[in-house]
Amino acid sequence: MKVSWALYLTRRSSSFVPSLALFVPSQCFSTLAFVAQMTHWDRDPSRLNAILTSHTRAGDPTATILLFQQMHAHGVRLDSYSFSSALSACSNAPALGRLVHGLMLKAGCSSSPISATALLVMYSSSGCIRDARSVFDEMPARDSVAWNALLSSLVSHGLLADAVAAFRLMMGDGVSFTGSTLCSLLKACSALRDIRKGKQIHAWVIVTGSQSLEIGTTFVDFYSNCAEVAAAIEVFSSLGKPKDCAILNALMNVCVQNRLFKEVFALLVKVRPLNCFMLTSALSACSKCLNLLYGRQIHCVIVRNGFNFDAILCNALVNMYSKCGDLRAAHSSFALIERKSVVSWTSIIDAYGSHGRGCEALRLFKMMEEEKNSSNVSPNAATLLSVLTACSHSGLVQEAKECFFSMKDRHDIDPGSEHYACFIDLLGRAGKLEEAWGVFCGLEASCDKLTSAVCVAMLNACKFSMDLLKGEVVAKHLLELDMDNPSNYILVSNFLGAFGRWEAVEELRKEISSRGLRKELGSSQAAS
DNA sequence: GTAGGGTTAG
Repeated sequence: MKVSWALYLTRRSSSFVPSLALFVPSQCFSTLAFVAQMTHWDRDPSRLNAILTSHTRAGDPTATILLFQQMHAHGVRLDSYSFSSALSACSNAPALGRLVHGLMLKAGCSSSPISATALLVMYSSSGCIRDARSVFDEMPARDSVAWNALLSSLVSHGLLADAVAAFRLMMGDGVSFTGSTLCSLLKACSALRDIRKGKQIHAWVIVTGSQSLEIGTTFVDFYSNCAEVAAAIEVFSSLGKPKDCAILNALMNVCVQNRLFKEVFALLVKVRPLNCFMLTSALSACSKCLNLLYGRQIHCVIVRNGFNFDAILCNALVNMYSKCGDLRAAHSSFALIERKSVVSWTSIIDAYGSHGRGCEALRLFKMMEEEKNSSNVSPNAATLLSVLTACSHSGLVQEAKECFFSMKDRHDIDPGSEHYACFIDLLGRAGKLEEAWGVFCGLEASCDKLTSAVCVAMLNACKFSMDLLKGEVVAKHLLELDMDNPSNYILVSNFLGAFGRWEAVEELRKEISSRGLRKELGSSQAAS
């Protein structure tokens, strides 16, 4: 717990006010002056807290912080409600949040469940899940709201098993659960693809009659993620009217994820008013079914409605144009994004890479690195995979090597199995079998990274360079790793066939049929 | 003070 650090910060600054002012954007100084002019301070904390809360509800963190700062400067007694509002305004500013935390400790408000829960949420939404967990562990008493806040934090950080374990502890503590608990739990089941557990929760909701639009929406999402389209639609229909936009968006996602494109576009025509969420999903559908015509029309709708400032929607636009083959439109959509996120950069790097424009992709990656300090956006594992893929498509071996071997030092990212697979594939295609083999052998010790994708890449490299001995080693690994996948047998059998090892091929074929493995039919679902 | 819907990843 970094409590001591938070305290240190507040002690160091002789007054809390100047250190807070550092976080106020310069354009807000007029507001600051305005607040300073308020001479008639109503010293009743409850009335001021009400104003704080209204700023928070209006989604104006700057106003919340400014008022909080003024309250502190004027000696208004800060209570757990003041802190909870201030903390919720710090959700993306952990440094500021720690200052407020320090002040909270000094004011003796840290043990109140209200402010402690707000603290937990602040740390969690700033990405500091360990601190959030510590806050929870140190709470003297935990009500259902605190447990729910912990559960949703764990789920949003992908700590799914921890969330399920926390739910068990919650039950053990005799705390009764609420709709929020079920939503978080179901999200965990959805991400874990645990259909059984999800269905148990569903049965429980039906039996106790605790169905609501919120829980129903989570169920639609859950069944959609588990590819249970019929169940998702049944939940949707069972909810009756009125439906709100969130559940319509969830239904839209059911159609997109399960490639029901006609239904996607039918919904798009029917539902009014349209919102950013729905248009983002619709663009994702256009990317999947390569429908540039519809994509362009949706772009027009976006501009007409003034939605072109929504960051995620713009990323979807870049992706749609790229997937549908219009690289120029992808680039101009990217250029118009005001605050480019790691997803925006990854999308455009991937766009150039998949169009065979590796050098431009690298140039953009360089630009991203150069802007890192000013934009505060760093590449992630997906970005680096896009860079490697771009090199692979354009045969940029040297550049790929530089990128791959500097991942850890320059970006603090450990290459995952997908990076290894891509890199080995690239080396293999360039005929650099020994180098690929070196990378592959380095992986043999770490079983979590030696995936079938890595073996497939290595086997292809062996085939490309006609190296039977190495290939046999890899084939053995591959068939051990993923015994039930018929395509692996076919791959190995094609590899052996390339060397005329027909008796071994025949043996494999016999094994495929004796084990009842059948290759799934390929499908190409075109746009409707 | 907690809860439902969106983008990228050969």
